[in-house]
Amino acid sequence: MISKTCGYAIRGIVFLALEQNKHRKHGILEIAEDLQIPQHFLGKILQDLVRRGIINSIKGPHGGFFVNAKTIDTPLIEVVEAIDGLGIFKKCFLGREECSSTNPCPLHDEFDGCRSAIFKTFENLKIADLVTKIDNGDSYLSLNKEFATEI
Amino acid sequence: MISKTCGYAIRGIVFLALEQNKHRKHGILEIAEDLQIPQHFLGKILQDLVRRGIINSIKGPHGGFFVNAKTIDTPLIEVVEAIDGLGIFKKCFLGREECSSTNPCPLHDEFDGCRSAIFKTFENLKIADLVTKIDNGDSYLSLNKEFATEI
DNA sequence: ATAAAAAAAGAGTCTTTTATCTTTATTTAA
DNA sequence: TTAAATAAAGATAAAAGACTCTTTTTTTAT
Ligand code: FES
Ligand code: FES
Repeated sequence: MISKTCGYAIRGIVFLALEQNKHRKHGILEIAEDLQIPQHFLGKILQDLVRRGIINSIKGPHGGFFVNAKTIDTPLIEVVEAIDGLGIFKKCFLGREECSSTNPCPLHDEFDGCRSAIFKTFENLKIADLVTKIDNGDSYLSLNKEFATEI
Repeated sequence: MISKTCGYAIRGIVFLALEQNKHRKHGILEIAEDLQIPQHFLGKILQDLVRRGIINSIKGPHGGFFVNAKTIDTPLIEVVEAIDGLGIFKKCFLGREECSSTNPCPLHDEFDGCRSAIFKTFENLKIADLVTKIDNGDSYLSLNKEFATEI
């Protein structure tokens, strides 16, 4: 659905916005190791997000990435738009050149509702919502090795 | 969601299984032109489907691709499995290495139901169902230029 | 037998996505 | 004012997906 890159972006932002993280800066190495994302790749993604104003950064010693005033209120769709573009919601499921409700493919009606639901979810969910889930211990940004080993 | 290749596969099979098509053979060139899919690329895809027994083919003059006894009863999930594999339904939305319901990412609960619904739809829908939609004039395998021009 | 038609197979290209490595620019602190 | 830390940028590469071109094999019809 959304690209791996876009998932990295969302996880990176949420990491910065977590309650215990949001008042300090984080170097790219720290974020990448914590989230288990290739460092320089994540670097470029976060740089994009800085340009878009979704997060901030400063260079130099004690520099790093950090949240700004709008970060936690950013709807996920804005991140998706920044990274993947909204075109991902407009592709025909069967690979036709266009998706059209007046000239639909045989899967259009089956899945169009689902696609709209996903789109709306991305519109409604904000970074803050994901942060809450994690602060509550309901979900996790990286795979928890403890869970994997406690067989 | 599913790959472009997989969409091509489904459209190719459905084309062969349409009421007016199902009693004769069709050359790859004819199919590719009709569906507007790159010829040799579609050729390879259909060859895969022949190996899987989903459709049949014979070489030589008057040869081509054609439906067999099981074609119309093939559930779409079987085509998806053949082309993309079922792994596409098991990837974490946020690009973590694994998707886990005991150690979920913050989008897991939001979208897992939707993903299951899509999976079940692919399990339940058969080629015959798509053929019916097209025979009824409810949907189309290729973009209809008439629709595009009749502004 | 031979030629032609068609799928099958092989090999290669182009593009996009994902990832790595290296260099540069900026900032801080000593 | 120099060294170190760090983001930013640039260049390259690896992998996957999508597509093309060429050759081979099989079959049919003459
Ligand atoms: S999804 Fe195929 S036409 Fe809309
Ligand atoms: S979708 Fe992310 S853990 Fe399941």
